[in-house]
Amino acid sequence: MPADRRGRRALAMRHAILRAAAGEFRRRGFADTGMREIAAAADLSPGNLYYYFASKQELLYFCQSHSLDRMLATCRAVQAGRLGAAERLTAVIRSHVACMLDELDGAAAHTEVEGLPVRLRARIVAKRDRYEAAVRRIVSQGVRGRAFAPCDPVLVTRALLGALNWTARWYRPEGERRPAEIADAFADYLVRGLVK
Amino acid sequence: MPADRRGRRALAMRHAILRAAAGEFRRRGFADTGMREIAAAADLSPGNLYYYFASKQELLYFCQSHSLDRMLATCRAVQAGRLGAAERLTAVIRSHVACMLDELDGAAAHTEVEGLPVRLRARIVAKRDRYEAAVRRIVSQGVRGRAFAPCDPVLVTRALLGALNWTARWYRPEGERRPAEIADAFADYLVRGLVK
DNA sequence: CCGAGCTTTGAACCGTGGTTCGAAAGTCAA
DNA sequence: TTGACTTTCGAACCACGGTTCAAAGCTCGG
Repeated sequence: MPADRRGRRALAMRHAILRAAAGEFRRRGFADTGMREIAAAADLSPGNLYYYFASKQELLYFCQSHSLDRMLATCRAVQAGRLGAAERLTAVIRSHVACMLDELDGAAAHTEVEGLPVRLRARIVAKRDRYEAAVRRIVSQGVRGRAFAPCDPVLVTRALLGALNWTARWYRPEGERRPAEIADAFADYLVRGLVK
Repeated sequence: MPADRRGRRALAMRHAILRAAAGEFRRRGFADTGMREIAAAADLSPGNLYYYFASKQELLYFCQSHSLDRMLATCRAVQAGRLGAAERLTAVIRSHVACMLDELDGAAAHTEVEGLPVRLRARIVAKRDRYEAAVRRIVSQGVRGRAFAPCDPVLVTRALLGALNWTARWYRPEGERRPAEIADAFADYLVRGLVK
């Protein structure tokens, strides 16, 4: 079935392009990354990108959508188990850091919503809100269950997510700290601030 | 002395422009903000901006430099007093949030270094590093003095600053939370994560 | 080996947006 | 009022970068 092989090759190509784009977006930011650079990073000619993606914005959309899906899946998995609030939060933090920094599918650009057309932006914002709500839910449950100290879950959640999202700004693969170390240190610090 | 009045008027104009630019940068991001929008926000014609500032990059530079100066001044003041580590950190956090969110001189764009020419960028990065080092120093001293639990001061400081810097992304003046509330909640959470 | 799609290419197009510029308007001392 | 100097204006310039396109190269069934 060569049609299958075709389809699989095309899909792999799309993945490779998304990886390259995500890397560039994280490194230089969405606005400062050119299609020509993305093409170069993916070993393609500039124009050829458009055979696989309709626009730069679509590229950003898929990057963000993909990583948000991964992180939402973690939230669901964590809620399904019988963990305490602290363990749940720790797991979510680790997963978030991995999504942000792992080179493998580091579609970490779920950050720059401004550069998206209204239609796509609405979808991403909705998904991001769902994620934020899921994390906030863990915090709230922890507070209600007396595992966490009283606090404003809205603001604590935003502080927590801000710390995590900001990693994309300073993390460099060639730097000292491995992603796992970062995840551990962040989980320690950011969970400790909540437990009674 | 009308020459004085001239100079003062020009200086005031520069300040007003910087405020307007900072506001737009924070709202829409550096790359997505046009000189025409900044001009409109400052009640000026597009071309007239260039009578006061040589380029958009210079505008960004002064925004960042100014807010970093303010935050560095807070660090110095705090180190001069006889406060404990927790109180020092609380003060720095409050000051940082104020710099990020206060409309008055909210030159909050000390965030997008990428859009700067090498010369100016080097200066901002150096200043930003000085600030990060000052905050890290408070954390380290706290750990050494047994006021804070053992931790990696580098990563804790980055988490903390990330949470603070990220506020510019979601804060809206017309929103529910006042800057002071945000500062209090953040200080509680982010300091509590360190104290033994 | 051939033809019908896929895929790739890179040069060219074109809108956006930072910047320039020449001239007009305003300000102030004399 | 005048004239020198400062400030303002907005249309035009120009480079950059997202996008298009027509032609060429490939792949694979027949």
